[in-house]
Parts: sequence; C-alpha cells; structure tokens
Amino acid sequence: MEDNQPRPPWQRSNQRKPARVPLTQELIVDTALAVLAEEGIEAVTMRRVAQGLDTGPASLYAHVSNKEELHELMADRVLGEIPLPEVDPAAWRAQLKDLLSAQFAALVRYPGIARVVMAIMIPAGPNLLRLGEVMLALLRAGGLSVRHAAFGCDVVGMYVKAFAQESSEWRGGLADRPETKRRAEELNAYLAALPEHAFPHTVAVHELFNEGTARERFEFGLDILLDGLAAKAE
Amino acid sequence: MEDNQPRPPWQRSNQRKPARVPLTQELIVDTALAVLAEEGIEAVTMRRVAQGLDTGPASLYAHVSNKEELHELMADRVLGEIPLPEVDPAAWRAQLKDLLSAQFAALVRYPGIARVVMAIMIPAGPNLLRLGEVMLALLRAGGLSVRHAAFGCDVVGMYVKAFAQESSEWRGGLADRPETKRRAEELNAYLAALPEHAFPHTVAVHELFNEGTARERFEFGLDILLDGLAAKAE
DNA sequence: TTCGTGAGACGAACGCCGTTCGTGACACGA
DNA sequence: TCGTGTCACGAACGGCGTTCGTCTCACGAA
Repeated sequence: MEDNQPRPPWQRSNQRKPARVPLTQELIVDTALAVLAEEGIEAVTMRRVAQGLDTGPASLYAHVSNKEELHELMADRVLGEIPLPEVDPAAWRAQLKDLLSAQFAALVRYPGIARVVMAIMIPAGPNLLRLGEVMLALLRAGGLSVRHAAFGCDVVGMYVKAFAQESSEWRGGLADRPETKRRAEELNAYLAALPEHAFPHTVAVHELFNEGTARERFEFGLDILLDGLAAKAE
Repeated sequence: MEDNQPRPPWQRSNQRKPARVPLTQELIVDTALAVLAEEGIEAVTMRRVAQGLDTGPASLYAHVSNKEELHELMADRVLGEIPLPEVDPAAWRAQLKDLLSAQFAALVRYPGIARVVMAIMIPAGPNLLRLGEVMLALLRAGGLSVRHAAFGCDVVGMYVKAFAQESSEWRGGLADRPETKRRAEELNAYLAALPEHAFPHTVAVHELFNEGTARERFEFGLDILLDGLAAKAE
C-alpha cells in the first residue's frame, strides 16, 4: 500500500504533509469495504471511514452525499465483482444457478452488506443493472414469458438476498464470541426442555437447526425455485 | 385510550401525579407499536417511546434490557396476532398458504417490523415458537421428511420475511412523498433512456416493475415454492 | 510573476441516539 | 415506626450523521 522509495528532493520540497492523497469516491468506497470486512457493517460509520483515510468525517461529504449513498456504492461494488456469463440458452438453468450462487458468495464475503442490498429499493447502480439484465436474459432463454421472467427475477433475487442476509448476520454474530454462543446454548437447553406434547415437531427438528450448512439449505430452496420456474416455461 | 370518567374521591386524594400508570413491559410494547404504526420504524427510539409514556428513557430499562429486546418483543407480538389453524392433513397446502399470507399481511401492517424479524437470528419468542411448530406440522402432514420439513420451513419463512421487508419498506418509503417518488421518476426516465442494445430485457420489462401488486408477485413465488415442496413429498 | 478564484479539506459544532449512574420517592413487612 | 428494596427518573457520557464556515492551495488570466 505504501510507497517507501525515497522521493526526488524537488517533489518533497514543496509538500508539507508528506503523502497527501487526493481522496476520491472510489478510495472512500475501498476504505469502507475494508472496514466492513474487518469490523463488520455497523463499524462502517462516516467517522470510522474518515479515520481510515486520516481525515475528518466532513471531508467525505464532498464525494458522497450520504451514508446511505455510500452503502449503495459499496453494494454495487460488491455485486460488480461477480463475473457475468455469456448467455447459453441450452444451459440457462445451470448458468442461472451458478450466477445466483456467486451472488450469494459475494454477499456473504462482506458480512452485513446483504442488509444494505435488501434496503436498496431501486437497483440503479451500473453493476446491479447489468446483473439484472443477465438474469432476465437467462430466464427468457429458459422459455418464460416476459411477465414470468420479471416476477421470477424478482423472486429469485430476493431469495438470494434474504438468505445471504440471514446467513451472514448469523456468521457475523457468531464471530463475536460470547453473546451469540450463549444464546445458542440457551436455545438448545430451552428446546430440549420444551413440553414435547405441545411442540412435538419443533423438538424433533431442533438438532437440524445446528446441522446442515447454510449453503446446503440455500441450495435446497434454490433448486425448488428453479424447478418451479422451469415448469412455467412454455 | 383515555379514561374520562370522574374518579371516586378516595382514589384521587392520595395521588399527587394524577394518572400514575405502573409502566409494564406490555405497556411499553404497546406504545412502541403505536409509534411504529404512526411514524415508522426508525421513529421507534427509546426516547420516543418513553415520551409516549410521559417519562424519560431511563425508565424503560427496568422492564426492557435493550432496544434490541424491545424490537424482538414487538416482532413477537405482531406475529402473535395471527390466528393459527387446526392442522387438517388433507388441506395442508391451502392451510400453509393461508398461514404464510397472514404472516405477510401482519408484517406489512406494521411497516418496518419485517426488518426486525429478519434480524432475529433465533426465533425464541413464545409466539414465534408456536408459529414454527404449526408450519412444521403442516409440512409433515404434507408428507415431507423431517429434514425436508425443517429446510422447507426455513426457506418458506425466509421468503415471507424478505418479501414483507421489501414490500413494506417500499410502502413506507412511498408514503413519504417527495424523495421516493422523485427517485422512481428518475429511474423511469433512466430506464427509458437506457441503450436498448445493451439492456434489451431490462427495457422490455421495466414497465412491469411498477405494475403488478406486491401481493401478486408474492403469491407467484409462494406458489412456486409450495409446488416444489409438494413435489418433495413421498 | 502576480493575483484572483474556485474547488476541496477539515475543525467545530448541533442535535440526535442508546445506555448508565446515582438519587430519591414510595409501598410494605418487621 | 422504621428499615428496605423496588422502581421512576434527571443528568450525563460517548458516539453518531450532518452542516457550516474557514482555510489551503493549485491553476489560469493578466
């Protein structure tokens, strides 16, 4: 990150503050994502991001109008990292599944960003638009009507976002050791002590909650959705 | 809400502050839900709730340990309002669909509560437990294995929560007139001006975003999910 | 070379927020 | 009558998003 080479004297001479970086929107988003990856989403405050750039919070507002806008920029960047396939109509189902899995993975990699994505009402970022276009193309290639493709795109996207939110929130909460672990143990004890006549199924199922990775459960629902969408094709 | 009947004098005599109400957890949750219904979720602050009870924020902490706990209590209350059916194995699919629709309706009635429900990692409230039990019973009645029932319950519940969150957030944002309306118009103009060769499907579909009620789209995905789950039955 | 100008960095402050602490009022059993 | 413990609450702390006004400084015109 840092440039340790000795600078030519004519460059050092007239610069009081040694490494004055110009501070762009891109740089701000970079720093915000770094903070997110290391300290979680609620650490991404204007003050914390500014501190990561060795400046004050007021300096950010020249490049970003809001904390909300910063969050949207972060989300767009994260979802922009995933590679988009060339649409192959014969393989639309597999391609769509891969694409959605990649979305899931990208969202989970930055724990907490999924909540931000869910809060974005209108996906107007450039990367989000491209992503939506490809998903629509895949569904159309699968033989769905325009209407079904639109609805299906919506439903499937929401499923991925929601699962990523829950999954990463749980992971983020689990990483913070004492609180969540204690609650999980409490719940286990609570469920084990539950009156079995009143909650037979809950008791029967309760060990499955801790078992089964998030990815497994994610794919279970995803397959169901894709099957259902394929059945709507004409 | 208020009791305007004149009180017997012996009740009035030794009470300096005229209507000193004892301030219980239930009362706090009531007030919080009233604030939520009228002013949205982000108005539900400790200070605002306390103000609604004519007291200071510190007074709440005797009955509620956290803002987070308050939120969970609110969520449990809202989801507890929905009536649970007697499980009829022959009608499991219709019963499940009705139950999920009722969940959706309850979550949308208090705009913003869906986000809270999503953030609850472990549904340990009494009403949430009862709800889960019935959903599991319905899926088991539909012939699913324990494992599939557990996963299906998870998936379906998440779908409802996510859809309610998006839907109510949009509705909440729409009620606040100027900002969201402006963005929607901006997006319409933006999409209309989109290069059609690069985003053919997005352009073709863009009017469907504003059309089609949330409920319609909700049921579209719900039917797909239920079909898929029914197909897993043995 | 000098000077005006405009964009950007930033210190300080405002009004919120969640939460804690210490005090004080008050009902109740001894 | 007198502890005593519960609960309401005023005051305060630290942190947040955001705004305002000032100051620096590169750059083009004269």
